[in-house]
Amino acid sequence: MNDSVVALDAEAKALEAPADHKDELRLWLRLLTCANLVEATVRRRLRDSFDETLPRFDLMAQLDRAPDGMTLSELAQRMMVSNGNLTALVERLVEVGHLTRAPSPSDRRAQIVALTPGGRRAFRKMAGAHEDWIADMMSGLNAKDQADLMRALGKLKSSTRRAAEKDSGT
Amino acid sequence: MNDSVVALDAEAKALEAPADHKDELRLWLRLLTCANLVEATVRRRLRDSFDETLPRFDLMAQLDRAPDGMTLSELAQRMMVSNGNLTALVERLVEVGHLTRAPSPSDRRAQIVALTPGGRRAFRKMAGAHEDWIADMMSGLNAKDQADLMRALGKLKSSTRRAAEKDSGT
DNA sequence: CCGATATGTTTTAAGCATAAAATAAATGGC
DNA sequence: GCCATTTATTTTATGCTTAAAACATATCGG
Repeated sequence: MNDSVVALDAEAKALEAPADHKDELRLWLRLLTCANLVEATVRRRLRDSFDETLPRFDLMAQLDRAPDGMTLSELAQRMMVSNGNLTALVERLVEVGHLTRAPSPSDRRAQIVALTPGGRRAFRKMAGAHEDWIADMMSGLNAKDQADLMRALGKLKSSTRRAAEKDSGT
Repeated sequence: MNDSVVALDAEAKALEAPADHKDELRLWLRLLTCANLVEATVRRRLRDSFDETLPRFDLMAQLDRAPDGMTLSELAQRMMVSNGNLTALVERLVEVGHLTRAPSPSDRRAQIVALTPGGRRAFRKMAGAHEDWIADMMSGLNAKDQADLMRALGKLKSSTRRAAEKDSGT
């Protein structure tokens, strides 16, 4: 009899009570805190050491791997930012001589941006420091920690993409 | 003899070549991508479903756990944002009736902000949806994945704090 | 009590980010 | 060849974020 009461209670709970997802919430908050801590440190050090901002660093990082440059749209897609965002960012980097911006020979709507030799030099210097900063911040993780993180984050990435796609297509 | 040559080479490498930290870099980029994906989804859904922004949601989340409210400084510290950031944010939420802002009885410099009953109601409704969204995005992770993540991120948090503190005090 | 110092808040200037509207050019179907 | 649609980019309006300066008030040591 108690069994049935318990069973009813459990069933009632499952039907009425919203599922509890506090653990997932805590996990998300911890992930966000970590990302923000690392990012804030990188921003501060980029500013203090090189008088540079993270968005500009990120932009140059994408172009460093594309010797012939790329269009603004392609760049926006790789950086996962909006197109409009790039206009001012690129403008600034062209001004200081780190970037060139030229019309595409094959499409008169498109502009192709690329690093100048000086821009590439400046980026490589920052990238070296950046890599050391990241490694330092991660020095508290052993090989297994890193492998666990990499694996679980890979799954989270897919899972989140899948969930986000429900909103409105790809 | 070869040994000595190899040893010299290895030593030379250790001295000249910068240590390689590509794995840590990749891990950081994956972590950042995950955080950005989740955050972008939450922002979009908060906007679409409740016409609300993430910073305002975060602010209300802090106040929801403080029945008597708190000072702006305390709020800024808990939210890990600058004091100046809050001025406009709070102003907006007071305007729409979600928050009260009253001078502290014990300190004439300080203001105490708190949720109004309506603000709390509005927040709770959003928080329920928010929790489901997060759980959905994490549904691709099994219990071990979540435990691994939680543990490794805990270590990353400490490690990053330690590294960041080298910059200038606490 | 008073001045030095610390703390709480707001203001300012600058930059980043987005969505949506506006252009401009390319492409595809007929 | 021409029109509808798509794609590349810029502009606009709005909001978040910070660091630094400016105030106001508090606190502490003498």
